[in-house]
Amino acid sequence: MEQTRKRAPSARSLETKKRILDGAEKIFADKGYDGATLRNIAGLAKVPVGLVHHHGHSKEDLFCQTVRRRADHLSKIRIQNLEELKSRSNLTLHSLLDCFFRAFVNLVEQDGEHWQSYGRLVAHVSANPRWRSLAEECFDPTAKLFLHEISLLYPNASQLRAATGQIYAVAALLAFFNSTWRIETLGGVNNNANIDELVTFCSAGMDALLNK
Amino acid sequence: MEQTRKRAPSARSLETKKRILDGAEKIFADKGYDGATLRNIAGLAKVPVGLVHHHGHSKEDLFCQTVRRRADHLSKIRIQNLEELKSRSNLTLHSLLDCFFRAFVNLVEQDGEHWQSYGRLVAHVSANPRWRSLAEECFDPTAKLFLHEISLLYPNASQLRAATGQIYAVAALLAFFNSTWRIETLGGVNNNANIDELVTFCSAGMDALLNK
DNA sequence: GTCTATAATGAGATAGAC
DNA sequence: GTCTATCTCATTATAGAC
Repeated sequence: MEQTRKRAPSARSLETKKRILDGAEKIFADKGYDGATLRNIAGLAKVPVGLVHHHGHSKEDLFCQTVRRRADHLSKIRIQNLEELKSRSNLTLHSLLDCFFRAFVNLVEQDGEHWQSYGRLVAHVSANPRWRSLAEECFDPTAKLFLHEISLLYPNASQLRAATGQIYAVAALLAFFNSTWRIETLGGVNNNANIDELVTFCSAGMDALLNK
Repeated sequence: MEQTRKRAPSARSLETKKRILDGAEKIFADKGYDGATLRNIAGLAKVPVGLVHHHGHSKEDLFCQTVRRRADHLSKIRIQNLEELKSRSNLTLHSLLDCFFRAFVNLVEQDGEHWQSYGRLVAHVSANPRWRSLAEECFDPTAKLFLHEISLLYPNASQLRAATGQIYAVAALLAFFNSTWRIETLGGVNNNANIDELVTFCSAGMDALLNK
């Protein structure tokens, strides 16, 4: 009988793969897909270049893997938090957005470096049409869930408006993580930006948009 | 006596240079700095690769030139429109943001292809710390002018908050131009997004943020 | 799984003829 | 200014030893 199943990977192999994904995440986040090289990644992960190929299969596949890994984790948390929120009290736009944003922010606070890199990575994915299908796969299911809740809160608003508002909100969230240097420059003071401000901005903006 | 001044460039030379800048703008916008190649650009501009080097001096310099060319034009229009607006009536946050956004949107409507490419180009500049000084040079003077007007409207709000709000607003503006495909996907309907919605979203958001 | 060596490609830049 | 040919370098990917 043929042995088709693969052997379970060793603990050491898993550890190596994790180092490679972590390195890839940081390099891709910093330099973008095209600016990153497998050598950069190998250097950061302290493995030979060949190993990056072995575990990543190809540069493109490796990129997708790094995005999927954290996107899956974040989606699960967001969905779970949404369920808890709904069971605890009546939703408001403010609490809904807070739930959506806070899930991410909490992860950044727990494990700053990695999740902050992921934030910049998502910005690259969103900016380049090349990753359209990856974005649809990783982000849309959860986004649609939250969009549905918004449409329940604003039954008279069009779906398109709600989707537009959500795009703006996500853009602001990405800016929150990726543009601290711009904020500092323009504001002249050191950064103390705060997630409550972001929620305030977005929920007020979306409320105005959906009541229009 | 030494002849240090250059000869005035011929009409043909200027025309060639314009074609190269237009090509570079589109390729850089589509693929980002690292994803673009001078060969792509030469192909689109229908010139030999050597000419791209000649007029662009280097890939990096060429990139900066494409950004500066339109940024200067847009800045002048924005400043002029702001002056007119102030002389005509009392500013409101809504009219101020409308002025800032509309200057860009009008250009897109007049000459869609080029200015839309520029919009995506700006997104690349904003996303990558590599272009920090370019961004400061091209965007900050005008941004600070508008920021100053905001602080006059909200004298009790902190500079940092106002700057944060402006970052969110610009992020939404860029999303407006760069994410139509995401909006369509999530909204399920064809795009009819409208600049008034953007102004509504941002002015309501910023008002809430600055009154907080 | 791990690692080395090497192949094959395509990049930015340059020199020099026209 | 224009264009061709070429140089040099870094990249991804692969083949095969351990």
